[in-house]
Amino acid sequence: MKRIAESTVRRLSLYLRFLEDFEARGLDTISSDELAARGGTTSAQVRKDLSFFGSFGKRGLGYSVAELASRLRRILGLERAWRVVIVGAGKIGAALAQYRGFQERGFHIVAVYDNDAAKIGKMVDGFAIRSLDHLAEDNRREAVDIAVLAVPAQAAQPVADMVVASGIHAILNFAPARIQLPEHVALKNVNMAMELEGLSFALTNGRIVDHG
Amino acid sequence: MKRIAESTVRRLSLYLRFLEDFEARGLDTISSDELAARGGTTSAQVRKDLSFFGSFGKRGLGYSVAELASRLRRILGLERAWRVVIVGAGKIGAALAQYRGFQERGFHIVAVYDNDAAKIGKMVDGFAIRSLDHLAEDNRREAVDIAVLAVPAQAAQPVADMVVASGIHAILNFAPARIQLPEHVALKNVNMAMELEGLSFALTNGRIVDHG
DNA sequence: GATAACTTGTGAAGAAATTCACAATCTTCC
DNA sequence: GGAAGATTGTGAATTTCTTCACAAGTTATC
Repeated sequence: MKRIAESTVRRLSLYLRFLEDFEARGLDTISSDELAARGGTTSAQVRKDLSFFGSFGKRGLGYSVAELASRLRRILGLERAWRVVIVGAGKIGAALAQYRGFQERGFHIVAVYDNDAAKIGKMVDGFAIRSLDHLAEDNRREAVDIAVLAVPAQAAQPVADMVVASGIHAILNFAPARIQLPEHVALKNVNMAMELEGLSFALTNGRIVDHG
Repeated sequence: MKRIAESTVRRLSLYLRFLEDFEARGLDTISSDELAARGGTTSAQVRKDLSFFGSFGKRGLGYSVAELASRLRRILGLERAWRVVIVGAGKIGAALAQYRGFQERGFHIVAVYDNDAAKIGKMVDGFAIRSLDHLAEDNRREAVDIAVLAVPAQAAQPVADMVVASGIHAILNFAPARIQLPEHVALKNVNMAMELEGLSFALTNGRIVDHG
């Protein structure tokens, strides 16, 4: 199977959103053209993205909304629930713990960790904050899939190492730092300051950029 | 002047972070190789990225940390402060309003807006929540540069339209929806659910993806 | 001051992603 | 059931992005 570009995966995720929207409105079929218009891309791009995984449409007719949505869910691995822990119970960590959107999309927060002794045991949205030292042990019981890192920049690498050592294979990193990880661990970075700097660049240089 | 790729701008932003780190540690010069190692890229990529804007290094020696940092700040438009409003005073909006990281990097939050009458006047981290209806009027006084959208998906487009109508030229969108904007308005999307789905894909398909 | 050791800046080559363009196929209508 | 109209799936062409490779310039050493 061919290597799939990250940009393709992002778009698949986006298409799925639109399909769910169409589904909710009771539409049965949709063409690559309509999907492209929504996603700000071209119909050829939509068809190419899908073609990496099979052929899901009917020539002359388009795609079945329900079927394509279901296929995309399978491709993206969204047919199962994912178990997520939040590491770092500061402002961002607490906000993420409270955010309902993850749950809705099948990412279930199962615990919140911190390494500040003063915070351990305190409650954040129904979760008693646990000590990071217990992560590996807890993970043996709780089979965590993804760790969300919401720690200061300097702590990012050591905490990421603990996460990996405890057997978790995917990290969503909110810390403004680059993390080095073993090959087999999946990593995504979210960096709001960097996004703002992209806007600063666009405003300063009169160029429009867009992404994600 | 050539069109600059978004990926280039992202990397410049990243290089600047590393340079500030080096600066804090008192280092004077740095090579493209060292910068590349930090950023997970190649030295040729670093030099090419910089070459779009001029030549800042000394052959045989590398780059002056202080000078390159200063040049990058100018390129990214970070020599001035930017005035930011947060639109949407829900969980995410409130967390963003409280987050100190923006302020530190020159993005000053000047107000928080919502269109829920029950919330207007309430305080969020020192900001009295204002009615969205006043955005255009307020902006005439307050010269806002960037609006951060933290509203539900369905509200994203109409609220974005209000933001644009009030004369703001840049939007950082946290809503899980695609927004259509006039050419001259800069847009960046941040979508945490989409990032998680990227990890879900990687975990399901055994592929590692990374970004941003 | 000549030689060795580095490191930049950049055109050219290579790789990757996007778009084009059209044959293949399906539906509808008369 | 044949013709018209629509839309997919996909190689080929194009565009964009990354990497290569090396001349040019700088410093250090003897």
